[in-house]
Parts: sequence; structure tokens; C-alpha cells
Amino acid sequence: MENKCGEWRARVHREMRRGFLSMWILWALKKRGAKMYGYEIIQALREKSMGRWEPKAGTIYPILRRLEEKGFVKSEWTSPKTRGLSRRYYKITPGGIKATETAFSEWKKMMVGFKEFLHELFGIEEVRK
Amino acid sequence: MENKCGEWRARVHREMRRGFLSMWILWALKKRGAKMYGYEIIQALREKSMGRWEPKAGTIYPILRRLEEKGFVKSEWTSPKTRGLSRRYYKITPGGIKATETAFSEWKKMMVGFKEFLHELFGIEEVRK
DNA sequence: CATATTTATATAGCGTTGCTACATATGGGG
DNA sequence: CCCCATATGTAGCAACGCTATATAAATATG
Repeated sequence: MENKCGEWRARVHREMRRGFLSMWILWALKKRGAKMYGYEIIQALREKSMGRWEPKAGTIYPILRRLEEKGFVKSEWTSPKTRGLSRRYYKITPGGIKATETAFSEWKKMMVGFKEFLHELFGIEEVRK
Repeated sequence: MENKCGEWRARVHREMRRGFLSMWILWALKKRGAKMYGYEIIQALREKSMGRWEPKAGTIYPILRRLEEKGFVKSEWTSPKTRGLSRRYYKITPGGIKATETAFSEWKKMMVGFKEFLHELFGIEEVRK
């Protein structure tokens, strides 16, 4: 029972993240301005979400590849000059910037829609945070 | 160009809905109190979202089946006494009510987290390494 | 020196889900 | 009778978050 509830919670959490992660990463690249590499993004998300979320490598690296396939980021493999491991740096493209804005616009519409939906259908004020 | 942007928009829209639809439907059943049938739910969502979303039968019916598999709703096939088509009526269970609250709690956490994430990562202060 | 941990990237495969497309069937209006 | 609305359902696709696992070099620890 408790277990099933936990599973449900985890599943809800997981499914709710879908569609947001790409947006978050594109956003990070856009606002940061500079190029970032995968491991750096993983750590940034972990730190900035303050323990709310532990992004996994198997989640982030595929996202970055997909974003590159779509032309939203461009990557560049760099060998360190003095020491350290090689890194693949990602940089957002103009298309990526546009995609970020599109995604945010969709997100906002959905949130507004969700609140209005709840309000209209059920008169829930609770939702207004 | 325009096409690709449209595809991206549609994909974002689609992915963002994941994890919300079950919650919406459970919520509708919970707040409505009474039992509802699939077609009714589809129409209610269409009307109440005011054209923002056109829920499809192929989306809603499978959701209802899954919710029943999880024990969050119970269904009952009813033949009309006088006239009209037979309908499968759904009613939320105590487990479903708990699941609704769980999902809403997760949703709120995620929204708050998202806002804080954006503020912290991209606020006035320069982002640290 | 040897070992363990951290840094860094990558992919195969799983499960869930929203959606398209299609199938089936009844009721009512013209 | 024909057409649309009503009403339910499933097969199959595509996307994506995640687990598990692999690889390899750098760095820390004993």
C-alpha cells in the first residue's frame, strides 16, 4: 500500500518532468551564454534544484544528443591544454534560442490553462499558490 | 523552418501533458463527486479547456482503463432503461482520492521548484561556476 | 605503488503515455 | 435510407526519463 503509493508518486514525478528537461537545459545554455559540457550541466541542475532532483547521466547525455540532432545546440570536443579530461562542450544556436522561447510560451499557456481549467471546472482557489 | 518550429511546439505540448491528464481526470471525478462516463469526460475537458485542448478518445479511454487497473477508479457498465446508448460509468475510489492528492502535491512541488530553479539559476546574481 | 574515487561521456533497453488510425455499434434527424 | 452524433475500444507509433552498464583518464588515499 505504502509501496504502491510511493511508486505512484515516483511515476507522477517522472512523467511530469517529461518535456521540461530539454527546456531547462536549453534555458541554462541560453542564459549562461557560454558553452557548457554535460557533466557541468548535471551538477548545475543538481545544485540549483537543491536536492529536489538528481539528474542522471543517462538522462542528460541523450537529451543533449537529441538537441543537437534538432539543431538547437552545437557541440565541440575539446582536449585540455594542460590537464584534466576531454570534454564535449555545447553551445546554443539561434534555432535553439527560438525553441527555448517557444517552449516557455507553451509552458506558460499550459500553466495558465491548467489554473483556469481547475478554477472554472471546480472553483478551486487553492491552485493560486 | 516554420514547419520544424510547429513540430517542436506540438511535441513540447504533447510531452508536457504527460502526467497531467490522469491527474485532471481523477480530479474531475473527485470534485464532481458523481460518476462520469468516458465521452462525458472528453466533452467536459474540451469545453472547460475552452478550445485549448481537444482530448481524443484514443487518449482518454486508455487512461480510464489504466486508472481502473491501478484501483483508482471503479467502472460499471449500464444499459439505459428507456433509450440511449450503453455507457461505462466511472467512480473514484478512496485510493484514487489519495492518488489525486499525491499527484497535486507533486505538481505543486514541481512548480515551486521550477520557479525557484529559474530564479536561482538566472537571477540577478551571476551564476557561479 | 596500488587502490579507490571522481570526473567525463556514452548507449542499449525498459516502461509509460499521448496520440493516430481504425473498428464497432446504436440513436436520431432529414 | 443516409448521415451525423454518441459511445467505447484497441493496435501500434514515437518520444523520453531512467536503469544499468561500459569505458577511460585524472586525482585522491592508503
